[in-house]
Amino acid sequence: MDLNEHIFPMFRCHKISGTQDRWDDIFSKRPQVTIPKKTVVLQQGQRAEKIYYIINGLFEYSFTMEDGTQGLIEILGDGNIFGLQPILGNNPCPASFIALEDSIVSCISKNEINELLENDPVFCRQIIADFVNITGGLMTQLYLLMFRANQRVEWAIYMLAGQKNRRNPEIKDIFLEVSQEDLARMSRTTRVTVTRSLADLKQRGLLETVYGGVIIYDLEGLGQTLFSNEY
DNA sequence: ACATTAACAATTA
DNA sequence: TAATTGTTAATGT
Repeated sequence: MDLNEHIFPMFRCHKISGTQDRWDDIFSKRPQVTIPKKTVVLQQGQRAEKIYYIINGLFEYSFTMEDGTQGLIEILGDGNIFGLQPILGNNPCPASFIALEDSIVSCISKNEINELLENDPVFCRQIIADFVNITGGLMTQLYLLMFRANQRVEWAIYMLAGQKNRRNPEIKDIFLEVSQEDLARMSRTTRVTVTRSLADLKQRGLLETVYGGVIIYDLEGLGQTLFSNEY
């Protein structure tokens, strides 16, 4: 665990490729659904009846406030689950889950979850662990309030690339298929600022911009840049 | 100093 | 053609 992990704990990324947890068991025998890019799977304010599991894909978890400003909470990737709060808290979704690429997911109903809670102590342990991670994610949110616009851009790219890297650690040049417009929305800033931040990072040889995307050359360097910034 | 808004040209799918 | 990028100038906090 490096220094970045202490300051910017990527709670939802902790699961190591190849390791199994209770969710993997549960979802290994279930039907899979393909979700096209940009699909809103759970909408902020909406009630939900299912918990979702990402078999292969990338999702943003973000909210919109009354005045229209948006905020990125987390980036979710392979092996992550979402939709816990609306099921177990019996609340509307506090934020939206949006597919950032064509993704494969599986889901489980509220009734089946309740069944597992009654009969499966291993599952109970698992779900508590997941809630702890979600709480940790909120701590990260608080930390992000101190960030300036260009740092939020760096953060968004770092999270996106981190999930991709976790899926495929041997790929050195990480291609993020995300427009600067979308990055601006996720980072709660403007496209001008995104373009400027990217140009700065490009100058340092950390990444390259292409039409409709970003290619990360140095994920570790990006993390170091984020970490070494002063507030 | 840092960021946003509005505008515009150039590039790409 | 529509989407996207890159850039500038003026303005706001």
